[in-house]
Amino acid sequence: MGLSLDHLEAFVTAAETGSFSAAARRLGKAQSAVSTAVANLEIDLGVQLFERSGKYPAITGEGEVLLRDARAILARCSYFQDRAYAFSENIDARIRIAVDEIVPHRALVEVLERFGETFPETELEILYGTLKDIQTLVEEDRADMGLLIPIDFPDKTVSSRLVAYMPYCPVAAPGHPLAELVEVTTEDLETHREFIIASRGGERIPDAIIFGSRTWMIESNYVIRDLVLKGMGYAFLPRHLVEEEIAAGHLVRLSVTLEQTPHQVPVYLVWPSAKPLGKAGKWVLEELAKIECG
Amino acid sequence: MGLSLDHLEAFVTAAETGSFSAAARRLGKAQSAVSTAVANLEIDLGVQLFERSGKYPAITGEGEVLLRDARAILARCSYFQDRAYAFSENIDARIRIAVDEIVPHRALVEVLERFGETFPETELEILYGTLKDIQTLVEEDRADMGLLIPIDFPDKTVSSRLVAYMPYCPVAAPGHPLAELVEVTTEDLETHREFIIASRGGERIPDAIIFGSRTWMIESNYVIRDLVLKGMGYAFLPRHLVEEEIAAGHLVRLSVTLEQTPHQVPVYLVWPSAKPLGKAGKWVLEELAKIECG
DNA sequence: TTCAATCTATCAGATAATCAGATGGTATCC
DNA sequence: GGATACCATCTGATTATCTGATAGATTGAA
Repeated sequence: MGLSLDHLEAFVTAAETGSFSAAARRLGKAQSAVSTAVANLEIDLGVQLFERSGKYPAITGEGEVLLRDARAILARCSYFQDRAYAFSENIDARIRIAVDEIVPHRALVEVLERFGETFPETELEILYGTLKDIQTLVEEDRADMGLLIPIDFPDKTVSSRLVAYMPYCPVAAPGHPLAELVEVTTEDLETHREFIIASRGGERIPDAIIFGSRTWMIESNYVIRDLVLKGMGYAFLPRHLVEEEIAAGHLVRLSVTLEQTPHQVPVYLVWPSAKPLGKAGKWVLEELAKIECG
Repeated sequence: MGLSLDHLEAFVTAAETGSFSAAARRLGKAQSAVSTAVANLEIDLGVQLFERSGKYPAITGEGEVLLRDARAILARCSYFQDRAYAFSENIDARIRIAVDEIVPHRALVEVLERFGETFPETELEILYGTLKDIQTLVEEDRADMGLLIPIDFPDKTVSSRLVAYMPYCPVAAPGHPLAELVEVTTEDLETHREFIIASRGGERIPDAIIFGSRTWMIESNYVIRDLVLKGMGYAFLPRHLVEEEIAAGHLVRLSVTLEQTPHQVPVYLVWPSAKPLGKAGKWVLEELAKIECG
């Protein structure tokens, strides 16, 4: 490399204090050390950084430009060391969270916001999807934790905790025949197309709310919402995904009377039991567990 | 500082090659040097960068994150050295060019574009203004060269060279009385307000084209253009500043028949005679001298 | 002008970091 | 099981850096 960070530090400090002696005092070194360090840097670079005619060294034009670069290098080094220190304090280098679409953004974003402030050194990866896909990410160690609707827990390698019940809501477009009815019965539902959320392998929500005929399986709640908006059928969707649309009059909430099905789907926080988490991971786990669990 | 660039280089190279021995070969050092460098870096940081269970060291999660930072640091160092090398080759650290508004952007931008490619290490400062202000910048060594309309050259400390004659053009807004005339005489001009370009000290263009009564002195050609667009008077403006407006019908070119005044203003390239310029400065000087000088 | 204070460059000796080379232990592949 | 290539560690040599001392230069005050 041939370049030394100590040389750069001497250079920057000398430029900032305006004298080699003062720089030496600030750095806790001898004056000769700073003097020779700067001189050697100049030799290495082949550039005169200071004009030494007067009592105090005066930075040259080239020196001024290089000073900015040198500062940038030292700043990055400082950042590098901060991050390393965080890691040495058992703060995770990276947290990967798998999140089902069903989880409201607002609650998640609020946690992530505080996370960024609390653990600025930790990288964050948010994986987004539906149902089984999300669970698989955790099972295959492609995510450190997940907020999801559990399909099945084949083994005890993952721990889990109930976080919330997401309220579901039957909706249709204003022009849809079901939207015209004051009271919708299960018989009415059976005569129309229902969109069901399902993941790639065909897995559905346990006790899925299925009444309709000619059901379509769609992998994304958002796609389902768009299809419903187009009047192509009805669906049970997470309430937070349709609230605005209902308020705006683009969707109509169906007044369905259901005895057996509770219009709710449980969301669990899951994580591998064995995997040791650092401080950041534990923090996220705790905060996510608090989400809207009432 | 406590951090060493050689350590970082060993770390990055080891991560890239996948082995300490290979890294040593690439760096031209002994294997033990790389091995201890990485080990010492790990001790300094308090973070394990590689997992050493197998034959080849495997980078850890923390190592991967820190690797990106380390690469960024080395890249900046490399950039720093490139720039220093450029300076050592007598390429200027910074070029400051003072440009009169009268100079067409297109011609200037074309030169600056090639400048950026040819001298990526050199900083560029473009100072923009009118008339005497621009000349003063060169005289007071706040600019290395200028493209300007010379007002006076009090001494021989600056060299100069005629670059181009900028064609001027009398214009008024479509609704203005002068715009209605098929042929405009100097007598017609005298009865209306004229906007004159002038700098802070009151200096005008030599042999300024002044006919109008109630002349307003404005420091910016752009402000003058806006005033003319509002129909508040007429002005002689650099052709390139009004071409588009004329084509769009927002301004009308006045058909003035002038005997004595040539509708043209000379633009000079000026620079301090004494000041030694580096390669970048000489290059810019040569290229600017070529601008539209026919 | 002279003097004291403070700056810089440079030298010598001591100290610390780094290096190459050798050695032994271990993983991988044939 | 043997050959190969890898890594960690040790040792002595080399190199870089530091401190402290010294001499010359600049500045500002007496």
